[in-house]
Amino acid sequence: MIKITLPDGNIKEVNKGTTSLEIAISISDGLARNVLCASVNGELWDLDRPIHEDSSLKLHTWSDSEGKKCFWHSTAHIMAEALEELYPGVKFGIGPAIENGFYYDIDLNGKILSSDNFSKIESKMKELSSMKLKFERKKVSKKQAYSYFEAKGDEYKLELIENLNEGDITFYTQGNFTDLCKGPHIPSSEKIKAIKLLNVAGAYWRGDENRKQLTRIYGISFPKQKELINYLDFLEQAKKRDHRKIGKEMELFTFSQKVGQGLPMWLPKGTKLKEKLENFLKEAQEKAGYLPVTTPHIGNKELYIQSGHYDKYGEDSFQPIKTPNDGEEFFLKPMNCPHHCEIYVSKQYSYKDLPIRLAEFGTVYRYEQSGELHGLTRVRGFTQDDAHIFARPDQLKEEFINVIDLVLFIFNALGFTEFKTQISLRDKENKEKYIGSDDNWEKAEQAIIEASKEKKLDTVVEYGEAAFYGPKLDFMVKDAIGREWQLGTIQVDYNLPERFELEYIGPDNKKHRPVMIHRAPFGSMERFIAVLIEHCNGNFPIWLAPEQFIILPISEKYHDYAEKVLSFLKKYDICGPIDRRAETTGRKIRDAEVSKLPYIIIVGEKEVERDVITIRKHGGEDLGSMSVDAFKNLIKKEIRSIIKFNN
RNA sequence: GCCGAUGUAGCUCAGAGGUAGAGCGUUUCCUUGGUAAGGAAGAGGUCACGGGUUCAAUUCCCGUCAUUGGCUCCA
Repeated sequence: MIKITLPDGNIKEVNKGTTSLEIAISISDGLARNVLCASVNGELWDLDRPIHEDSSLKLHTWSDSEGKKCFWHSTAHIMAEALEELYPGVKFGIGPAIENGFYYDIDLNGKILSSDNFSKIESKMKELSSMKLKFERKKVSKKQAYSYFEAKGDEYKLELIENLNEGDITFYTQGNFTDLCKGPHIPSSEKIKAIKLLNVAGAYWRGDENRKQLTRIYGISFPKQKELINYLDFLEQAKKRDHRKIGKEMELFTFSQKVGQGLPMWLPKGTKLKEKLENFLKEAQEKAGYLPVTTPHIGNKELYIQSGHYDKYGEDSFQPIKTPNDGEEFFLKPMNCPHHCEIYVSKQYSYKDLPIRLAEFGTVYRYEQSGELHGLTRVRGFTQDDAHIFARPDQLKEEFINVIDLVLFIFNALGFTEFKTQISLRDKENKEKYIGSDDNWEKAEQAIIEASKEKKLDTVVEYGEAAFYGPKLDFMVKDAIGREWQLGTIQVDYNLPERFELEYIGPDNKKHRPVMIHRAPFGSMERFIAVLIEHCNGNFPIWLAPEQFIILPISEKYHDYAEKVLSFLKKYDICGPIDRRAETTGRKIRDAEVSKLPYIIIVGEKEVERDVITIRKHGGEDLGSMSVDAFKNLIKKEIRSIIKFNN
């Protein structure tokens, strides 16, 4: 007999050689039906693998990520089998489960596969999965493995085998398909009830752009048809919220081929939104002791040689602008920090003056590869809500806390209630990769860790993810439909103070080097607005909405009254249009709802008589009639209700 | 940059080797209305751009540009 310890601490005595599935059956029928794979002493196992010694056991179902991963990975094998039947000679790269589904990289020997082929592959997969195929595990020697794939002519698998250790190699076979795989797999293919292939893309073998590009097919599968429908619905929702679509519909921004790809242009309404956001942050920053500065859009090549950016990016970036006579070279600025460093050196500072916090909504230009551009989230010209804090090393932690406070305030005000942070530290094994003294790094890393702890941030620490010039703290928010976005960042920099020879006079009357913090709570205005649009589905909070209302006169007779209402509200910086079309009220209401205006003001005979307006909120709530002044107060109150920083 | 897909009216899209269509929007007229689509008529397109095949190309082929799904990269 052996002892099996379950996650709840219960210990089961079973015969040696009992499988996880048998244990699941002994616990409950439901569990036996739903279990997909198991962790035996922390290692993922198939359910039919006999257990020979005392072990801890955790059974995985669809409700945990191990279960899902196992399920999706098994579906990838089914897809591979289907592909092999449909396209004989196809070679396989890797086919893992991912966060949402799975993919398989395949080499079709030059044959092109597009989404038009999906339904054929899906039907074949469904046919295979309904055959109740078992995934059978088999230990093989390196030599056996090698000769199997050599016979098949699959050089990708051969390459994978080369990197495996003798004794660790297993094959899995289901139906007519055998794959190199460490498993585990679900007990039977029949559990896969719903399959959807999602898209096809090119992917370099082993992520190396110098190697062959394979065809990657993405898909997802579920144990119930209903779950697939829900998932497809989620994708549909996400599509409806797409900032590119809403941006067009609400006339926020546009692109022009003639202006250039990746160069967004803000339309009047989008500009209004962007300005409101900027003003909101400016106000908060002013209270937090930032000093606004303004710098030019270009900088001399020398500046970037000194900053080190020229060396690193000069060749792969936008090429310099040359002056006609003196042969001077200027670059569009790809970041604001070198300019800000030069502002810092324009004056001498005492240790008592620090920290100096220079803030600028600086528009920068970066050459991004054409395939990487995407709406407002990935562009070639964008405005950073940038600031650089020049501080004494002993002020690092306090400054970090201040910046974290500011970021949290902003997230809170904008309704991003769920977020995570990541601390990126040095790779302790390769310290030579980084600039700055060991001591300084140690201090900076501690400062970030302690500041995050004090602010009780939900933090992941990643070693080796720091930039070469300093550690950083990144913020990831979760939007209204559960997607994660990376936004703000706070980075310590030891490199630029060094390169620009930044100094302050210490209490010892000697020169000391300050440390720099780069920080951008939004990251870029463009990207942030894109996230905000998708988060609130275009229904901006009233204080950000480009227009707060629309006035709907019941008929032409009330246009004058509508004008009167409008000009009153305008005085209080509350704005919106009048719908003067000769349409029915029902029609005007519908159009107003579709255009996401926060308030609908209706004026007709009743209103004119009593000198009031009737208010309907976006979404249908009826607020009844009130005086224009009362409405103004209502809006003002709602706008004021956003939390003020440091108030 | 690489692989795949796409590019037709302001927007969303249909279409065929014989130089184009729908819905929405817009314009004009009728209707003067009370909480999610009133009616009628009209305007609007070098079918992304450049080549090629063809009697004929917007349609087929090639190239370019842009958009898009990924890959790679990201100060």
